[in-house]
Amino acid sequence: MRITSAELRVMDVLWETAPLGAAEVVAALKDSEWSDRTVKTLLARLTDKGALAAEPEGRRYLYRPLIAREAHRKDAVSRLSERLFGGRAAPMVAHLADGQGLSETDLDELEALVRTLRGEQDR
Amino acid sequence: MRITSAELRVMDVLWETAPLGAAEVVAALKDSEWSDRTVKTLLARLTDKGALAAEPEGRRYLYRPLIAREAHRKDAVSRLSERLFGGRAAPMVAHLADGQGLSETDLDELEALVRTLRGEQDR
DNA sequence: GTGCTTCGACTACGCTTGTAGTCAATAGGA
DNA sequence: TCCTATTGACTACAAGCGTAGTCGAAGCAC
Repeated sequence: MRITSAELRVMDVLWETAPLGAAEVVAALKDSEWSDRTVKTLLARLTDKGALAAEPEGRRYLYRPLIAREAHRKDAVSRLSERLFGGRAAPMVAHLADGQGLSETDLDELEALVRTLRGEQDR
Repeated sequence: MRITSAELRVMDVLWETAPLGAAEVVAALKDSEWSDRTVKTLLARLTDKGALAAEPEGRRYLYRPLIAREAHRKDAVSRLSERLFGGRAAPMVAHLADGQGLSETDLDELEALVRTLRGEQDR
């Protein structure tokens, strides 16, 4: 299931706080310059796709994500990695590094990550 | 400049070998199930966008990439990382790892990469 | 030299995406 | 009780995209 970039902003709101009514999602996106109609359309499309559940509450719906943020991230990352690098991770990281300069903290995290992964592999 | 996924397959051919005439690109993509018309359209669109140069050679054109594969990769990766992770690299790598299991070699490369980056930072 | 093949140019067309408008029902306030 | 504001449903519409068809020119086979 592909989530477009406009849709992603809506999902981001609901991944932060859920469930929310449409009006609250609109409010959370008020600096987006989108009309409330636009946000409603996105909510409807996401519901159609099965990315959101809409449960009636009074005369409105409460929206709640059906797919996890992490699942979506993983999906998007591996799709890109597949498309661009045939699924190899390392060259992808190299680009990240090159692109925006990893902080000291990032490097620490990466190193820790590598260690963890090696550990798992030895198991 | 955004390169769509169909277009990317054409670019991939020309990143491997360039310049090529349309017929050769079509041949290289013969297992793609695309009609030659489709490939020609993609070549035309890419030329329009400025991603390819088309220089006349006899009664046909020779196509050649105007943007580097690496530049495109970097662009695509950092766009995704921006959209999904606010530009943080480490969580992205974690997803790669989680997604498809990095090989021993990948881990070696990653480790080497981290060392290189630290080196650069100290300079 | 006349017809077939091949080339690029132009056109098509349905689906997705971003962005939003209209409309009927309904809840809530005067 | 009637008006208004809000809600979701439906509709719109242009640009981008995937996929491909038509057409006229030009080279090649014979």
